[in-house]
Amino acid sequence: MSNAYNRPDQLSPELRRRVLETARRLGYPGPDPVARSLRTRKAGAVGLLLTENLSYAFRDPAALGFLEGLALACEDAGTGLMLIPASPEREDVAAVHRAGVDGFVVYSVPDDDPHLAAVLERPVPTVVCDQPDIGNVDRVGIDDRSAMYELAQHLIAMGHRRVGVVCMRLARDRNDGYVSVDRQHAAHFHVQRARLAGLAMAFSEAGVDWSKVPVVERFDHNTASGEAAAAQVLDRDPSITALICTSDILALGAMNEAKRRGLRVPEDLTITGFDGIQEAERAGLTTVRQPVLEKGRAAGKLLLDVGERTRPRSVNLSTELITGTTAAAPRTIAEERWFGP
Amino acid sequence: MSNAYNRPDQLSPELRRRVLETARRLGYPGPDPVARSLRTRKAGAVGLLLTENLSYAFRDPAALGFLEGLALACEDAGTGLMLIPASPEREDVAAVHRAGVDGFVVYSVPDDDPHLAAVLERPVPTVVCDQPDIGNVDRVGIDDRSAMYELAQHLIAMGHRRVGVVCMRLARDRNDGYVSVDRQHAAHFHVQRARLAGLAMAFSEAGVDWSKVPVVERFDHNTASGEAAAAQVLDRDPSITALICTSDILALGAMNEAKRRGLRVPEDLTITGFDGIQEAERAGLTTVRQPVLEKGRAAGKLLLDVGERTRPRSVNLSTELITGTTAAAPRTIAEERWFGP
DNA sequence: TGGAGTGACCGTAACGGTTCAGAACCAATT
DNA sequence: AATTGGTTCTGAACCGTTACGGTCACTCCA
Repeated sequence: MSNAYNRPDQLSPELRRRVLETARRLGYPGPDPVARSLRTRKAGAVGLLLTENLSYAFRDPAALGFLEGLALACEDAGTGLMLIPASPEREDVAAVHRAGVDGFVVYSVPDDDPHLAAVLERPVPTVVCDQPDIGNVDRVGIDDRSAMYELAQHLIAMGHRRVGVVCMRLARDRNDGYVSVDRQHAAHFHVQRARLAGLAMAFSEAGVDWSKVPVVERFDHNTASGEAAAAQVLDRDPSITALICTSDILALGAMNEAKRRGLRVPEDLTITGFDGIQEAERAGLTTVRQPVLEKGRAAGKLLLDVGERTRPRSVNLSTELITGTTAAAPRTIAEERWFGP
Repeated sequence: MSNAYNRPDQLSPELRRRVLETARRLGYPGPDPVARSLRTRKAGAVGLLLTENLSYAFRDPAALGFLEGLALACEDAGTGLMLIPASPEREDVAAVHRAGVDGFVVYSVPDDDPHLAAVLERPVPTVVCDQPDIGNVDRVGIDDRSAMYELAQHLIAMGHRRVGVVCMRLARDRNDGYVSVDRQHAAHFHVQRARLAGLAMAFSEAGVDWSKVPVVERFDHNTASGEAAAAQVLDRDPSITALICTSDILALGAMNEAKRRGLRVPEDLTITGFDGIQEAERAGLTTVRQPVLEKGRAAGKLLLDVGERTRPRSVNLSTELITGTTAAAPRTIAEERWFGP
């Protein structure tokens, strides 16, 4: 029976024909994939854990790029890709337990997320992305800290010393406003924590008291958040010469806000982003490009690679500083006197 | 055992504690989802069949909107969403057979696609989107024919009689060029067939010989294709006053080409699209908006709705004609004389 | 003609859960 | 003391497949 469908060489054409004919007559719909999976111990699919409203994954360009890369890797391998329903509201971890998959990819979830814990309990290989090294799982990501450090040095070399920072959600609780240094260190999103650490290091080395640098956080990740956050920083600290955003989306929002205030970029205010999404490129944003699609593809490859899985592997992809047209040396008061505002 | 995990009320707390403790000591990782699925006959996931390189789904705004809507419906229901690897190259239908899912959503595949046939053989509920009514499955879509008919009438009312058409892939074979009326009728993509039929009807009624109207097809769906197709039409028929595209993406490409040729839109050339994507709105395109996100959500709801599944249901969503700034009455020769070109 | 070798076919035992019938137990009622 | 009722617990059947070993018939060669 099974052979008739899956191993035609194991039986005579005649018998095969008879079996298939009878099966059809009896209304047999072909082998049941679930039973097959149980027997062969292969589900033929990998799960993607996102802990974010799924629409986020489809609207955020960086997440979308990752998703595409992962999907490509799965397609190459002929494997299904299962999106696990795990919104942040829903504490319900059952979906993770119920998923019939051969492995998980975990994309940028807070390190205290219960879904992540549930995934790690499952006895299947896992690849985490944009997370610190944890447990016995593979990892793929970039060196967020160094990348941001480099960007900061770029600004420092231009002469920026009074800066403000706009960052994404640092933990699962909503905190739309200023961020203490403690909260920065305790951030549960590795990516954000690392980027802030890179900034802190660079500016501290340049003699700037980091604890005095205004850092504001936004829970939602869209341009409206970027606008509001930028407004908050500029209201309290109109004298800053640069606004460093930890994502391009936030930076694009900040650009809008600057424009609304009549601030010229970069003459009056330098704005930088992070990610290197297409919209940022169009806007000429100074930012750090990271290979989001490659990240997804690498995660998929790592998970689907049947090779030796002796010890956890860690893949670091490289980033590139994009010097756009939104960063320039701050004009000094003296210059303002000479050339006018 | 099972009860300890899933039905705490069926046994004493003491026993439950003991069972769980022992399980942990023995390194038992919790119930196996696949075995559970086999027994309960529920996989907790729905499959999405796209027959298109998966990256298409993540790059094309309309497909992306559909995907988002579907994902939202799945998230609401706590169901997983599995992307089935079925690129057009790969004739391999095994992935459809192997997918452990409770149902399928089929999005805009040619009606002779082997993957579609494989899905229909599976004894699980199926919802097709942007397809004609087939077999015993639910359907969700729009009335492409009427929507396009309405758009055509809008142009006809403006006075357009000499028009050209740019359409998407009509079948699985690549045919980048002119399309015979036969091929139009035989198109395997229902959506494209219906839209062309709507145009043919409207223009025939207006006294235009449809068989003389240039219709060019492009296999790939991106702005570059739109540009090339528009060029092809304009090269052969410089006298057309309107270029009707069956998607916004193609229309945006056509706009680029018009600009390159120094043709003003809409003064020299009217261009229309179809879909109502955001980029089109920004460009002020005259187009037909269809509720892509709602389409995805409706498909998901239909599939996940446990209600009576006696006979196939068919959901038609409504569309809206968007009168943008890319369509206007054609200028007559007389007008040209008066006002200059 | 006998024995080994070959290929086709068939029967059965897992895979790991869920479910359900019934056993075992205890308490309350007749 | 025996019956009844109710709860907690145990064991076995079943879901549908694949892997594997065994049977059987047949051929080939000595």
